[in-house]
Amino acid sequence: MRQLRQRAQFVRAARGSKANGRFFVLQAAACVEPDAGIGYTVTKRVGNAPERNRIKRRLRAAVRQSTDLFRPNTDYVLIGRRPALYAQFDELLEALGQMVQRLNPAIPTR
RNA sequence: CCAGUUGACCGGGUGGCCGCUCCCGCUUGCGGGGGAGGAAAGUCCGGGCUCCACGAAAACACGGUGCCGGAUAAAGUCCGGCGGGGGCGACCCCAGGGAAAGUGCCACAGAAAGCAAACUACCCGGUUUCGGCCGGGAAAAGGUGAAAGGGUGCGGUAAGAGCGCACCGCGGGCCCGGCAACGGGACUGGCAGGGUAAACCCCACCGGGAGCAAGACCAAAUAGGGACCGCACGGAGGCAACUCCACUCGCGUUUUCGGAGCAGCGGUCCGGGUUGGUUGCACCAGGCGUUCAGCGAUGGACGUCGCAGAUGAAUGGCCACCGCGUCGCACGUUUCGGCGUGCGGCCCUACAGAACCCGGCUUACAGGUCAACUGGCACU
Repeated sequence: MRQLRQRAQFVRAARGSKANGRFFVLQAAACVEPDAGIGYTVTKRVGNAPERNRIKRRLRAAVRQSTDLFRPNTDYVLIGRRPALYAQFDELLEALGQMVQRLNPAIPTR
């Protein structure tokens, strides 16, 4: 999957559709690229640097196992929250699947 | 064996599945290799490097450092020593220049806090209504305080006092040892000179500023700027810059006077800036080993190794087993402190994530290992 790297992409996704969960917040918006893009945000409020890194890595691993769920032509942003640090990996996967499927129909197309 | 001191170190391992980033190779999507820390942290010092400023030097101001000697690129770091303080000891701690250049401050308590004075009590004389009062002497005793004008003892005296003497302390010059800080010795003075410089200050030494978001390079879209060319464009003068006249607009009741404008369109090129990309960017005060010099910090010689380079930021995610720790239960053992075995639970790990690079300092850290030394107890 394509990784989001530029600030403008994150801002555009933040203005799109949104879904809240216990482990993370999911944002998504349509984009010009043909494939699906994914970005991760973990703010400083969540924890110190090693904890934030660990949350991002677990989210990345969960996304890699659920590639089929993501629609093409769309940018997704995952905002990690602290429970994602301690949760069972299965729970994380399940929550991700539910939220993506719930959010997909709500994303406006270009 | 118990208690302790100092120094050094580790800070999970193996396997499987799925991934990230950099480098190299070629058959261009595969193969091989590298990939977090002792503090990567705080950003407190010192450098390298980059840009800016600057003729040089000195002085002043400001900031920093502060026993002596050495190490180092340098430092507020390190090593060795000196002095003071603490501990039975190994050892630890010290913001450790100057209070006789000057100024300031010393709360509360206390009679008195800096210049010598005297509250209670003491001694002598006088007086008395026998409670005291007056004059003089003295600074030993009590009490206050962080600190009360050297300390202890003897002599001395009306009572006392460095008033005299001995020892200790202090000051002074002299001699000896040491590169020095400083130490030792005899002599002498005769107690004077309270503390505070993390109060101002004085003395000595050091110091341009900002930082890799430094700095260098490349470049799309949009808006605007400049130059040139073409078309177009009132007149006159001038090589040209431009000047004058006419025209239009504004202010004004009007005139005079004053002010502004005199173009536009198209093309090419240039420079600036936002965003993005490339570079800086990883082989250097380098690590390890041996050896030599040195008490040591460290330095020399020789050999050997190649050691992260991300940029919404890689270096991992999940599972299994092992190991470690801890808690509970059962059994055995015991010098009643524990120890061993088995089963189960928890954590499967503390502090913490490179961001230009080094040398330090400081702070955080579950658990564990090793070495040297000290004080006990027991045994030989």
